[in-house]
Amino acid sequence: MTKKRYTVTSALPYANGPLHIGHIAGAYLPADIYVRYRRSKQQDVVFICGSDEHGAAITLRAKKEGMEPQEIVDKYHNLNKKSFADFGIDFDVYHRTSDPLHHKTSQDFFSELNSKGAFTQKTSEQFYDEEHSQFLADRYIMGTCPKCGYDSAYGDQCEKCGSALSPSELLNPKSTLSGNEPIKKETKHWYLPMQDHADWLKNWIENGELDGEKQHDPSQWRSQVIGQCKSWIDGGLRERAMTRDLDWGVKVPIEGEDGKVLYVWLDAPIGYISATKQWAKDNGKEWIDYWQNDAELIHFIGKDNIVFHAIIFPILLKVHGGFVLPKNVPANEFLNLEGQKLSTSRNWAIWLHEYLKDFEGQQDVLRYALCSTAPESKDTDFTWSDFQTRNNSELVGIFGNFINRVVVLTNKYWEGKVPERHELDSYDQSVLDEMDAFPEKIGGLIEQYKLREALTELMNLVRLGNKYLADTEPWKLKKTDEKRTETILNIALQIANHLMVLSEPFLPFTSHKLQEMLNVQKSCWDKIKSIDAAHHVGKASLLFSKIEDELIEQQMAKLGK
RNA sequence: GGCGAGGUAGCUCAGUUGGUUAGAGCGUCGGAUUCAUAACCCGGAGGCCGAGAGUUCAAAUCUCUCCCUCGCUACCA
Repeated sequence: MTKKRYTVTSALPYANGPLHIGHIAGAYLPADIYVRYRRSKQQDVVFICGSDEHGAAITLRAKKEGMEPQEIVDKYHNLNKKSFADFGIDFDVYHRTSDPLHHKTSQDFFSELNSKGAFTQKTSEQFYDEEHSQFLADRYIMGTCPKCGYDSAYGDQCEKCGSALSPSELLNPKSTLSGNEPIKKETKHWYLPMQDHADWLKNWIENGELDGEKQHDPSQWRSQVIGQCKSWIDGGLRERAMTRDLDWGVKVPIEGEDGKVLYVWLDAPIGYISATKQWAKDNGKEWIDYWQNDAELIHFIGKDNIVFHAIIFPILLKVHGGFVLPKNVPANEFLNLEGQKLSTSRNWAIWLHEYLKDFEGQQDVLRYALCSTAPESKDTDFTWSDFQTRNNSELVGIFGNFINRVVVLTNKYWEGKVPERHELDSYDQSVLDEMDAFPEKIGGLIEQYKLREALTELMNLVRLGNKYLADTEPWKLKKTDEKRTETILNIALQIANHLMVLSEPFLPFTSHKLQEMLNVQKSCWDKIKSIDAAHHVGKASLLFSKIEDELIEQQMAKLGK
């Protein structure tokens, strides 16, 4: 039996813009919490991410800004990589798809599939922009919607009436590159006949079985994931082109096929694999150990990415052979902002790099607010007012306050020396029992991807601490019963120490501060060491500070500008 | 249009397989307290569970119709 390994991925962000809180709440923060928890249990986990740097959108943007595609992706790769690091999203590797290692990995993957006869080749007519000598995706053709008359409908969809369109239906079709009317031109592509895989996919999705073996428990998969996959499978899978006519991407590794690149789904997800290779190389590991046998592959994504991670990528992995399929794809729904959808073009967003500047040192406040209202089962709403309230009444009022009162009392009564624990009464014992149950309770919820509820339980441990102090009133007993006071504070300090360990996945910066304040070592999640009597804790300092109305008003004023 | 996921307290959200008075946090109101960042602790009020119909002894939960939000709709990534 090999040691259990966990391979956790977050969707590769597209490197044509900065990150906002919607991205964070959906795919990065939940994964980071999950991974930090596994690490805290000293399990073998690798956390994979990187920039997705290919595709037409990047070439278009480059053209518009008079830059090279590589300059665009360099800019956002570096910005996003730094934002993640500063925010405490602690990837083991943040790779990029423009790296040669990735190109080779993707090409080898394609060649292997091709040699196994996984693709069919087909020639078809596609729209083409003569001035730019480029084939056009439906998305890059605009025209008048035949249904509602809206004059800026896309070739695949009208934004106004929501109808699904095909570019040939558009009236007055125009290329978004040149503005000219596109012509039709023949081109050859490699197609993946997904319908050939419908049977095993259905059994895998619905029953968690593959090749007669139980792979996962479908009841642990979210309803939106299973629902959407079934919808696709039951509606009849079709073939899908796996190559594109473009010069910015991973070249199709076949001689004489210039100007063709691999489609994003033979490119970006394989980025998870190439990133693992890079990490393994840098850390003296075997990358394949994290992709086969009983390795657990877990993809954290947003709901827009479900079929790609739960249908297309699994097909590719299975046909290639030698890989595990995902154990779970905990897709999140979307986060709204002040009741409206996030929008880059309207600047209706909170940009991570701006938050980090405006709220320096307060990463954990946003982590807390986003996890508290994470869109785990439905779209949720982030408001600045909620953010402020969660900080001021929950983090400052409940969490920070508990730690402060414990550390202040210890310093005031015993100059920071941890008092001894004497005889326990039944209430002490029940509080300790409750405390001891939290690692398993919170951990179990994290393993079920119920991070919001897990965070609620963390706060319940803080509440237990506050209530214990309120009920026992050590500040009154100090004059009459020194021993009793010592026992109470000893127990309160154990709770604080538990909080140091259990808060780490959610609030890593706070956990670190708390560790320094208590002057203790990190403990393993399920073997938390108690703080010994006579140990010295440091002076009290505030874990969180109040956020005033003015700051919130400033942030509100930035929206939509 | 088709399909998927949602619509539950003022706000943000939980509610397994139908089963006593529908839950939590925040907010609000009242009380208690002072070790603590006027914080903590205790208690109360507050809900026709999107609308309507049906099945059932019993529906937030199952069925049907309708309304609203979001996603997917196969060449956006």
